[in-house]
Amino acid sequence: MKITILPKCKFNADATIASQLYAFLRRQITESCIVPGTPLTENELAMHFGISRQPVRQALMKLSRDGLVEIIPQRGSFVKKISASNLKGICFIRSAIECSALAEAKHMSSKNYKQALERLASNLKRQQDLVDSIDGNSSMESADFRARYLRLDDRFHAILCSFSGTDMAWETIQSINANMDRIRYLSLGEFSEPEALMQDHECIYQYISEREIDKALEVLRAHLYEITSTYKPIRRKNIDWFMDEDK
Amino acid sequence: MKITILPKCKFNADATIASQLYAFLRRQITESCIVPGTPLTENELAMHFGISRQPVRQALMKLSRDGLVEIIPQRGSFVKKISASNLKGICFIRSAIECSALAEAKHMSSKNYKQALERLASNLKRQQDLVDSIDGNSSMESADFRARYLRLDDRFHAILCSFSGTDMAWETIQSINANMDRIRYLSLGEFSEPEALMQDHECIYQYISEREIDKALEVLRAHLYEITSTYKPIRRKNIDWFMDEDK
DNA sequence: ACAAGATAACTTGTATTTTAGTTTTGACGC
DNA sequence: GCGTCAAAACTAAAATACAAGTTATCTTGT
Repeated sequence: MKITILPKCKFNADATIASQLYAFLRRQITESCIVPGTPLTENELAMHFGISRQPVRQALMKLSRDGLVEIIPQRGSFVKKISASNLKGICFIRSAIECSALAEAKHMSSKNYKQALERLASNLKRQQDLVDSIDGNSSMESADFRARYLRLDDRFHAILCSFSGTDMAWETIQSINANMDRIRYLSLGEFSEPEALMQDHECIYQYISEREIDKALEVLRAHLYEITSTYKPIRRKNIDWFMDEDK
Repeated sequence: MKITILPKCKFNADATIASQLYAFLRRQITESCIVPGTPLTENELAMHFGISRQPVRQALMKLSRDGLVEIIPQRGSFVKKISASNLKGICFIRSAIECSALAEAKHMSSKNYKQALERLASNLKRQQDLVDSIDGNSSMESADFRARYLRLDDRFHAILCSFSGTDMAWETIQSINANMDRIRYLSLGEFSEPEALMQDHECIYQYISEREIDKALEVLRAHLYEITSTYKPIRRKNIDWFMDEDK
């Protein structure tokens, strides 16, 4: 029995066991509660949660599709280590999709444009409120703050994607972004300040509101690649969570 | 028993049953051998192939992730109908990723550049040879020709994606492209001529070889959206394979 | 004839058992 | 002491069995 970290938890009743376990494990992995390299044995998980191995298998399959778990046939399933080349790939795809989406703003009707601007503004306010709220009583490194801020950050970028006019933009990013989420979570509050991120967001919003899309695109692209600068210190701190191949 | 189309087939021995069934079904669906709306009952498939429901479930789950199958809990699994908005989304993502990839060619070392050019040229020659080979004895509408040509077409675009320097570009496209493959298959030889596609390919290659990346990008983007022009006639011909929402 | 409710015939979801493949370990021969 | 081979102890894959939800049909009461 290697996993004792996992708290016994009551699942939400109105979903399949498999999807609940998937959501739970995904969160545990992205928040590094379960560290890379950890074996996720079907039997162990099934016994731990008092469920059968069937839904466990299903959950592991989904996680493997997300790139968070590696299933080796007849051997076992393991939490994947983070790979630099994978992160580079994710950055590339994200900026390709997200920048293309934002570029579509050029051809948007002014009514929809205005609506989107309002949603961005409202989101930015919530980000500001959240950051302002951490004064003494709650820490910026707290798991709760990190999760909340990242949710708002996601929402901001989702709105940008909505400029594309298709839901697939954000959906596709979500489906490849799992490993980036791990880095985002690790870096927030420690190697990257939410204030800096928010400044980027504000700047992007400003340019969009001035219909200076090309300038907004420039800032957005840089913003999306900024996370790579935090890669090295994080890796240094937790060398065994990363794959050997560097570069 | 509704599915009688499926031929009894010997699976390749060196893979799990689930993955073999997945590959088989995916092909059958993308080639429209199994038409949209067909119910894929777990029991039926299991009995038909003489296997248990377990690997069938696994295969269906993968197909649902590809967007080819819809699993409705406690009701059944069905081959998804084709949706116009989904196709639009795929086009958007594809051109976002593929054009960004090609754009990276601008910053490529001349050695790698030359290698990529050679691979493109070799691929184009194979495309030409294949098209030339259909004179009388084999038809352009034959399933074999379609599959072969589309494989070469895929390869061409995969090479373009390799300009990005990350495997994720082509991988991501593959993971969202399943529904587009159905349209490509239906349109080839009937509503779109391989000669026209090849002409685009040649043109893109030409521009790349002249280092006129921006011009190549323009042609590539148009090429990727060309498929949408074949959507309407295909839909007219098989109206019940498509979703009602016609946006 | 019609509407409402029970029921039977489906479906997938979950649990349990069996099978088959990998790896490790320990014993045996060299 | 060392290399090899075999068996045991693991793993996931697949088969089987059961539970639970959904839908359509049929009955029954009005």
